[in-house]
Amino acid sequence: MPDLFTLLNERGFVHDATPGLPDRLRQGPITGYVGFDPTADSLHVGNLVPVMGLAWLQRTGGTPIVVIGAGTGMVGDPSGKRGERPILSVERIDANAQAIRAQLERFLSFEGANAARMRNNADWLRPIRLLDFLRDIGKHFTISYMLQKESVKSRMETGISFTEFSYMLTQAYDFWHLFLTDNCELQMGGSDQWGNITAGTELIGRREGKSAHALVFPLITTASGTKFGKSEDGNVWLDPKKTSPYKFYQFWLNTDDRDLERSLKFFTFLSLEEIRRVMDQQAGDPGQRAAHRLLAEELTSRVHGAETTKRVVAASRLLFGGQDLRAAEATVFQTLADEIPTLRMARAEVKGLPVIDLLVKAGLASSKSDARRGIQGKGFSLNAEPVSDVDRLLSEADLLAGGHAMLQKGKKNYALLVAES
RNA sequence: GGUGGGGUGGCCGAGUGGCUAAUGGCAGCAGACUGUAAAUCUGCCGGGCUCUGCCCUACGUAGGUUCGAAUCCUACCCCCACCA
Repeated sequence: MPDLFTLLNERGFVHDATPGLPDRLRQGPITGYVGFDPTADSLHVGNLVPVMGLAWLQRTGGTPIVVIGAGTGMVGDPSGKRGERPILSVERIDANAQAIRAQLERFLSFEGANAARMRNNADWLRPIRLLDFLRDIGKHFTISYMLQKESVKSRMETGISFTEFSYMLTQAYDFWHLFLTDNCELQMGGSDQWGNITAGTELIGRREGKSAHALVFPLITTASGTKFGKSEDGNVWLDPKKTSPYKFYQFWLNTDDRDLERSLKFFTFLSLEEIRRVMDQQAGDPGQRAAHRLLAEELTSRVHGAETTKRVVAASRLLFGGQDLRAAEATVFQTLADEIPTLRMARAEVKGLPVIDLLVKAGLASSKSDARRGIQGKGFSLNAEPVSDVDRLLSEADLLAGGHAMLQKGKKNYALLVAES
């Protein structure tokens, strides 16, 4: 296996790195960390690049450390255009950290010789006294050094508070602290973290006379220019309660062709050889969407497990595979009910119900007006047939396989009606 | 602190008394074409309803003038530029 730097570089993870890093890695595995925000109880796909960075670090023999930024979260990072951070209770943060850890276990091993570690920077940042901080940390930084940082420079015009200005020092303190306690020599993060991370390597250099390293990942943008990791419902989460496995699978399956190769390199552990092979297949017959399927199945089974993936793939085939709904059996609908929003109603209530009301109840339309507009624009289907009449009522003939009806908004939004006797 | 400019729908940005729920662009949703792509074309796009129509809410905030205001007046709040 190549060393970490070579590997990450081949896969497109390296936006920038300190010059000494490749040499250091040739000498052997390293301990490295990435900081995560504890503001949510789940990771989302936007967090996966740093997660994969840590995973590769571990797979090349290194020891990954996950830092929960409960301490730094209290002051706010000026990097990026982030607004005020919400202040969370200690219990909340602990619960979030636990949930995030469980998700990370899909990517990192928390056991064995180079087990992943988890740290909360509030543990060491909270007890610091101001005067100690000024003497031990502040001494090592000149104002001009800090002013040169992009995160500060870009804010000089619009204004930056002292708190945010000094943020880089608290993050530098993290790195320094981990260098001492865990022999952590590398910090990774998004490219906007470059200034904060190098402040850490600077501090370690000055205080300890030793070198530490930085590696930052590129910012991911999609080919179509939208923000990566967002769907119409907002973030795509790893938590199945926030984003259903079906939606998760669909998210990856709908990857823009132009982003496929890069996504396979970023988000899967497939070898470059395997990726090249599936990309060749993709190029030969794009309609087959072999690379999409591989990407989506890899991610879904890693996050949600093989069993769930099987179900989700089956559900997708039913919805998109062109299978005749009228021929489908009740068990097929029951499978679907686990994957798509399902509305259960009494059979008596269903008969004669305006389709407009049904669409609202099923959540596919936000109001009756919305449903009407949608029908007029040919946007809704009932059992795969476009609804053309705004005043259409539901009848017995619409209930398939003993009481099921498939509602559809466009091609990708489904809801299932189950009429119960 | 002084002077000037400005705050319009998710965002950008027109509009300076009635024809304005407000031109245009972006984003979003849907249709056609496709591969559950991309590009392109088309429709919708403040909200609700008993929908060839009706009713709410809306142009920083609060008042005022007027038959009628995003547009005029007053006060206040906020933002930007230049000067100090």
